[in-house]
Amino acid sequence: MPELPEVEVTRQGIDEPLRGARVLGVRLGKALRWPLGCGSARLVGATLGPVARRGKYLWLPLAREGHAAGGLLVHLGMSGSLALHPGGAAADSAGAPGAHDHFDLVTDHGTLRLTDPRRFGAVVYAPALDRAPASKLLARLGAEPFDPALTAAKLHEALKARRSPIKAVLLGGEVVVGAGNIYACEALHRAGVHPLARSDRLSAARAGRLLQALRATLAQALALGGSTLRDFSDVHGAAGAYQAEAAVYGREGLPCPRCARPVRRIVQAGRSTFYCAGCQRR
DNA sequence: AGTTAAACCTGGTTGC
DNA sequence: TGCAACCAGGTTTAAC
Repeated sequence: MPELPEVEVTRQGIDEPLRGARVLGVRLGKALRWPLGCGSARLVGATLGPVARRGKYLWLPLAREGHAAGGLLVHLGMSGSLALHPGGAAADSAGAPGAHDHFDLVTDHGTLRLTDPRRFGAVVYAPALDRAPASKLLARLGAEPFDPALTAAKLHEALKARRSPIKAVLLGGEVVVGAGNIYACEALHRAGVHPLARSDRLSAARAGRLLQALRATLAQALALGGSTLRDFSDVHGAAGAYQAEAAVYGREGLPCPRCARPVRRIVQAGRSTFYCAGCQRR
């Protein structure tokens, strides 16, 4: 599922409504990727602060009597989505959990519910963002794509240190976070860069174009509410609309919108890569 | 250091 | 209609 735009859409959907909410209880369904890492006593009675995002992770900070009291690190995996069921103090405003509802955070502002059929997602307690297990999960993450400190020159420099194909580098997230399979393909197409181009062989100009393309792609997806291939929806249950805008992703054999040559599909690192041999050069 | 594969899971689609 | 094979937004770990 969820790449940066979908995670950010989710963050924006829960941030305001949950600000200052008091945790009333926790419901756990089937195990997710990792155990929660704390008992409900650590969560109940705490209040939620502003929801942050790092890469594809959400951070829900908790406080007690005005003091930071750790937080929950949430990842949506491949098929996860969060829904917020408003309901005042009604603890069961979300209704009984369905087969794929694996985590409920019941608060006095409503119930935050994680639905994740494939259970690749995670909800993990950490005493702070820079403490385990959060620190370990975030340790290898690269730059935020919209961080102004990430300049074309900085990106170029980082890309020069990698010899992998550029698609693999984007997907890896150790240079720049946020692009998953859809947006990596789309950003490369927009930039005119071949997915098999070696990272360290991109010129400074092309690195700059790639950064611009990545930002434009992610921003457009964000504006459209993300992509919904099957599972994803925002916190109100609405689907994203970006998938209809995709130039290459999922369009094998269909004409490239720019040059009309058929979109090709190859496999890199076990993932499908879609590209146009006409307008993406090595 | 790189690339690849397998692992974690469920469900939808495709093809025989 | 049934069933097997394959595919899917991510990430971690192990192996060549």
